[in-house]
This record gives sequence, C-alpha cells and structure tokens, in this order.
Amino acid sequence: MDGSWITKFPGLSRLPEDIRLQLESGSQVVSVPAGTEVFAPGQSADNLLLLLDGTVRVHQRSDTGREVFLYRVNAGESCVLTTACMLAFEDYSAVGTAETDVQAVAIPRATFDDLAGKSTVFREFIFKAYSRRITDLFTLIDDIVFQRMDVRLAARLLELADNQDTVRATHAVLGTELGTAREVISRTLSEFQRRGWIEQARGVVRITGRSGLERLARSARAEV
Amino acid sequence: MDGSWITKFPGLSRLPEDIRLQLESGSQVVSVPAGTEVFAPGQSADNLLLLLDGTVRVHQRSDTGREVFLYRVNAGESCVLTTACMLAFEDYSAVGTAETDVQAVAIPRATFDDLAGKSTVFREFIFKAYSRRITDLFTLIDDIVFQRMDVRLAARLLELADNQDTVRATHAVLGTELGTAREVISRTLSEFQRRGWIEQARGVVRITGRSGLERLARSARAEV
DNA sequence: CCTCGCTGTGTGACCAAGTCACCAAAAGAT
DNA sequence: ATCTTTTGGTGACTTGGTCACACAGCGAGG
Repeated sequence: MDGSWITKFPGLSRLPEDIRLQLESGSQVVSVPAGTEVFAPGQSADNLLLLLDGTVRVHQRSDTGREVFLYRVNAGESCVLTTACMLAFEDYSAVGTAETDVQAVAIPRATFDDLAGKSTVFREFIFKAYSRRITDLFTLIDDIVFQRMDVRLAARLLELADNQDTVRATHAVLGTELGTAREVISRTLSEFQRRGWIEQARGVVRITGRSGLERLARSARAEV
Repeated sequence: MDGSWITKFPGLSRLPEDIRLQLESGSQVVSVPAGTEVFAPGQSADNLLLLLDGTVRVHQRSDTGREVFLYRVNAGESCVLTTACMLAFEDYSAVGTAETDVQAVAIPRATFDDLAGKSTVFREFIFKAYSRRITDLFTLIDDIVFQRMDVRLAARLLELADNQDTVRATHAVLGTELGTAREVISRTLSEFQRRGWIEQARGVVRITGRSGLERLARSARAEV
C-alpha cells in the first residue's frame, strides 16, 4: 500500500491535507478471503468499508429462505449499508459476501463520525455513495417489474463475461443474480444457444455471438 | 406553527438549543397543494423537505412510460431523495407527487450542510432517514420478487383503508401502487368480493371481511 | 331528456415466467 | 468402479402480464 489508498477514491482527492492524514491514520487496511460474510443482519458493523480490491455481493435473504441479489460493490466503492448500520442502528436484512479475496479500508465509527463533522468533502463522498446505491436499487426495481427475463439475462451475461467472453457461473447462480428460478435460466440459455449466441459447458457460458446479445440487451432502451 | 415544528420529529428532539434555533431560523415552512410534483428528474432540489402534514408519493417513471410506486413519505418523515439530489448532484429518475395538500419544512442547502457539519444529532437524523428508505426498498424488492399478488393486494388494501374501512382508489391506481396491471387488480378484487371480504363500487373498495384479508396478508410471514 | 364522450370495470385469449416433480449427465469422493 | 453430489434438461401446471375489446356509470351540452 504505497503512497495512499486514497488515490483510489476520486471523491476523496479533494480532501484537505490534515483531514486526509487523520483518515489515513485513523483507519486500517484489511484483507478478507473470498466467501466471508462481510456484514450480515444482527452484526452491528463498527467499520465503514471502502473496497480497494475485489467484489462484494450484497443480497437479501428472504423469509422464505430464498435470496435476491441486490447489487455488487466493486473496488473504489463503499459498503454504504455498513455505514447505515453504523449510524442508524437499524437492522438490515441484507448480507454482504466477499465474492473474491477482498482488500478494504476499514474506517471505525469514531473516525467516521469525526470526519463527517469536520469535512464537507468527506460528507459529500458518503452521500454520493448512498445516492449511487439508491439509484441502483431504483433501476433494479424497474428492471424486475418491466424488463423481460431474456433481456436481463443477456445484459447480465455481458456484464459478467471476463476478457475471454466467458462467464463462470452455474444456472442456479445466474438465477439468484436475477431473482428468478434456475429453470428459467436453463430455458433462456438454451434459446440463446439455439440462436448461436453462446456455447455452454458445466458451470460455464461462452459468448460466441456478442452482437446478438447486445442487440437484445439494448432492445429495451431502444423501444423508447 | 406554534411552538416549533421540531417537536414533530423525535429524532431532532435531542438537538442542542443553539442548533435548534439555527435550524428554525434557517428554514421555512411551505405549503404545497395536492397534485404538485414536489421533485422530479432534472430539477436540482435546493431544499431538503421534512413533511409536517400530508403524504408524498414517490414513484419512478420507466423508460416505457409506465410507473412503479416506490414508497410513500408520511408526516414526520423526510424526502431523503431530495437530500441526495442536493448533496450528490446525481440525477434521480424518481418523482415525488403530493397526494394531499402538504405542509413541509424546507431546509435550504446551505443550512443543511452547515448543520450536518456541526451536529451529530442532525447527521444521525439524516442517516436514519436514509436507512429507513433503503430498508423500505429492500422489502419492496423482496415483495415484488417473492410475494403473490393477492397477498400484496390484501395487505395494501388494509394499509390504505380509512377509519370506515373504505379505500378510495380505482383499480388502475391500485395497479400502479403494486406495480401490476389493472386487469390483475380487477380479477383479484373480484375474487375477494366472491369470498365476501370486500364490496365494490366505482372508485371505492369497502372492506367487509377484514379478518379474511388479514389472514391472507399474514399468510406469507406465517410460512416461515 | 337524450346523447356524446370520458373514465372505470369486466372478460377472454394468449404469452411469459415461476413452480413442481422428476430424470439424466457430469464431476467428485471413497 | 461405484456411489454421491452437483448441475442441467424437461413437461405439466399455475400465476401474472398483455392485448383487444365490450360495456356500464356519469357529467356536459344540446
């Protein structure tokens, strides 16, 4: 961690020198192995996490035992949920799971509150993180309510594809990502395969016809 | 506005005297007639609104022209969305419409930011409002994905009923409240009527068998 | 009073998607 | 090599959303 992790967060670059120092000394870089639950209902989070590396999957466990994927926190973003727990003492039903090995900055409650009082820039950073998440949730709701599954799946495949156009995920995983049943994923993928857009193997989807998927994924917006 | 509107907000009761005075003098009570759009995409909101009286319906206009109901802001709550717009300069796609005549306290940006810096209590109040909304959205998503329409409609009817067990809303309105089509509402209501739980008239639903609706509405949670 | 037109409601046909109950194939485990 | 677990495939069925259209209540104007 040469120099400062702060450079990874554009929103914090404008912090005055003294605040920046206080933030650095009052926080700690932590590593978390893949699969760990970073936060969960019942745990009062005492740290605000800013992700340096890796991804955290935020999902909600339903009463019925099933799960909805809510959003994904990437490097350079923060787990606002944790913030909310920290400041509001409210119980969230959301769970955060490290999808990969994760490096993050942990800002303890005291430091957080102190900085939130002192620095407008810091406050703005936090509020922006909040609004970002809220907007994400809005578009998620919009998608769930109005978007066809095939369109959503196409879009998600494109998002999840690595640089070799490969998605490593089982049908079941894709199902919970989109809040639908595995069977629906299986059928839709079969259809994609029939159209020559993808090839399938156990746990793997290879995109062979990117343009087709892209056209489908865009079709929703185009209708406007 | 005798005494102070601040008493309407429990979260603000612990404000120190000087901050409280500054909040009162630096803000303004405004009235808005029913039907006004309190905020909408594109309008940069310069005021944080705290509702004293009336309700504001927050919904999202989709690309496709349709609408999803997101949540309702009641007296004693705040339009956090506006806050987010204020602080994050992000464009929300959400719209807030006054459902009734509304009285609200408008806190201008400058006052807001000043107070957020000075007072921990005020900050906590704001963050709590945020988390409240986020949790609401979570349960909304959960409902949309996992809950049956009849259960959701039963619950909503009970919520919307006035003290004479009457809901004044057309099927179309109930449809957008629940993010579904009018036809689905019509069919479900027919079924409720058949079971003797409600009576219908143009634009009105009268609840005649509360217990039945309640049992249905609770059935979801009971399954756990 | 009648008619026009608007808004709200009812309905049937159809399609998309979620559920259930299985089965079969692939990968791991012993 | 066999057993077990995980993953994917399929058909039948239900729920919910879409479309097209019919019709009823009600106010405005002639």
